[in-house]
Amino acid sequence: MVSKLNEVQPAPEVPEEIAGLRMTRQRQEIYRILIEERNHPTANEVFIKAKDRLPNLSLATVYNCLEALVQHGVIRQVNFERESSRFCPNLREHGHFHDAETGVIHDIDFKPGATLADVLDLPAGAVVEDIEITLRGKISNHQ
Amino acid sequence: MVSKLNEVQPAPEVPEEIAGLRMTRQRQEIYRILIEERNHPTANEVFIKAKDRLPNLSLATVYNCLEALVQHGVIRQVNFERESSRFCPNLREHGHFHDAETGVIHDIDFKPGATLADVLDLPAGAVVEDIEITLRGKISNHQ
DNA sequence: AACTGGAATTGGAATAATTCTTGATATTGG
DNA sequence: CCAATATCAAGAATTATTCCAATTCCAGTT
Repeated sequence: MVSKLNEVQPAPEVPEEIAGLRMTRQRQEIYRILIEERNHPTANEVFIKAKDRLPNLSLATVYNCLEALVQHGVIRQVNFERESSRFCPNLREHGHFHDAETGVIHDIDFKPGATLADVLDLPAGAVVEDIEITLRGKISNHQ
Repeated sequence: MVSKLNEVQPAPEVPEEIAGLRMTRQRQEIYRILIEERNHPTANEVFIKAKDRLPNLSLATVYNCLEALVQHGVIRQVNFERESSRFCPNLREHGHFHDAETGVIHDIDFKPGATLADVLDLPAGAVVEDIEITLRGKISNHQ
């Protein structure tokens, strides 16, 4: 049985549909890049990587796909200062530590059982729908 | 004694110099707007307010002044998602709660003695230089 | 009070990330 | 298969912000 020319197989671990979102070739490829690399790429970085497999992909499509994935809760959008948005497939509630020296962004988990409400003085009746925690600094290797 | 036409007095509580930064008329006015209103305005909102007293102020100057104030640690720059930056004269370490229904941004203090390190699992050797905590949600008035 | 060097301000042009628009393509349900 | 709908591509448009060049202002000196 002969495959049609453009029928490159999508990575097997990406299903046909996620969270009610139809996973087109473009969305699959973009999602695959995020889960394989896990280095919080920008839309443009995703675009460059994805072009290897989808040569006539458009940057606008990358933006569309990333937005669709964010809307459906499949990935998260992360912002550092006013830089380009970055995208992250880690759905656990977590923060980010931006190492200013290396540029590396580390996911920071909560200590088991701990929540932000433990340390913050939230106003009465506050219902928190979304949290963004970003730390900037460096990793010192002094003991 | 007659004042010259453009000699509107700056608010008296703003000193000549803050943190080594020369406080020009423009910087004074911009800083005054921030401490009087405390509603986290954008550069453009500051611009509109400041025009009342400085009719030939330029938006570029507002950006310059805000940047100078931020660099000298007199105010803080706060970002919500990809919206325009907002500016905040509250120098205590604090987070922000963005009420999605009213648009109001509340400063959120830490509980006395609490720090982020109490709840986050920071990597070994991490030296945190800056923290940004932004919450989005609503204030429910149910008991 | 004029002079001077450096800093600040202005206004407009430039930039960069993102969104929008339009027409083409693909996919799904009937 | 056909119609309706969703998605995609390419480029134009938008928006916040930065850059730039030309003036203006200011502090210190004479």
